[in-house]
Amino acid sequence: MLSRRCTYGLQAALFLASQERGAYIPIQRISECLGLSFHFLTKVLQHLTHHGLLRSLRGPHGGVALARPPGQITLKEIVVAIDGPDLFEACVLGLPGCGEQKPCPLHEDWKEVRGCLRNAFAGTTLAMLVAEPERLAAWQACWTTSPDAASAHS
Amino acid sequence: MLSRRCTYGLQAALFLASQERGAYIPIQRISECLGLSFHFLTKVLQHLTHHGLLRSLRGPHGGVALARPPGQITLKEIVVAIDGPDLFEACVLGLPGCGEQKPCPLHEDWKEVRGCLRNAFAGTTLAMLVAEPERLAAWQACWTTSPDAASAHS
DNA sequence: CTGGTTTAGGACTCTTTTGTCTTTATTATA
DNA sequence: TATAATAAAGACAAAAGAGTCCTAAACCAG
Ligand code: SF4
Ligand code: SF4
Repeated sequence: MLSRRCTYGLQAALFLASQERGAYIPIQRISECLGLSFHFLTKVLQHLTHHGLLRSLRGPHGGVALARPPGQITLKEIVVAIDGPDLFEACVLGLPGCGEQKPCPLHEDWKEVRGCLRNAFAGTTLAMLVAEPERLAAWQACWTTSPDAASAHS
Repeated sequence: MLSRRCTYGLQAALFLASQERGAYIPIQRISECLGLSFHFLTKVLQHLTHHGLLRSLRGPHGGVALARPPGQITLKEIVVAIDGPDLFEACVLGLPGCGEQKPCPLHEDWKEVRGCLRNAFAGTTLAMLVAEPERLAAWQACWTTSPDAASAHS
């Protein structure tokens, strides 16, 4: 459904949304907390930076941060930036030369499902996922429990 | 969203559903009508045969046919046979060790979307897509118009 | 039994995705 | 200015997906 890169991007974005607003977080730390490959995550986040969804800063105290308030970033934006708009436009049968004019028998039904999908992603912002204390706690529980992340950073 | 193999399988199944009930259709003919690679389609349909969704017969007048009446075959069965159940069970974030007990902030919302998706595929049979004359016509228009398929078979 | 037709099965190539590693450019701080 | 920290960029390897092709096995008709 979603590519791996995309899920990593979403995880990282959600992580940033749950941190202090506007703070630059090193990718190293994100990758450790979420248990992802540092180098691979770097690639994904570079991509998001190019698309203007993240800001980045090199050097000491550098890292990445959300480019906009988390209330203004939808999940759909992130998915589209990484995987492209296919998920929200593609179709089940993938027939050549079909469409509204020449719809296959599934067209109408599928359009509905696709709309459902699109609404879910477009109608959810990062802020919505960390606003309620219980949701935030649930999210943090997903990564704060990773054992090796607790090792001190000298 | 769906793998290529999966869309090919769905197209072929729909094609068979629109043919005479129980008749064996050569894969060669299916591939020509739908404009798909014969060898690749063969692989996909072999897979469906192994999963008991198709019957097959070698030799002259052989081919493949639906193993059950099209009214008893859902799109979900075909998708699961080819792509596996991931689409209907997988999740957006793909966190390790999460689930009902330790849900991420998206879990509930996502479950809803996934249910929508599952209902659409599980609630649609092949017969439903070719029962209404207009739908059948729409479907046939998708492939009967391929120009080279009209060339006589000597 | 013989020969042509059709699926079955596997080897193989090409492309995309995933992941690793190394080097370079930029920044803050001492 | 020197040093350490950090993202940026690109080369490279490994794995999965897509697609091609060839041979074998089954089947029917004569
Ligand atoms: S008609 Fe619509 S649903 Fe059918 S194959 Fe084309 S785009 Fe997909
Ligand atoms: S809690 Fe649910 S939605 Fe969240 S990552 Fe796990 S399975 Fe996916």
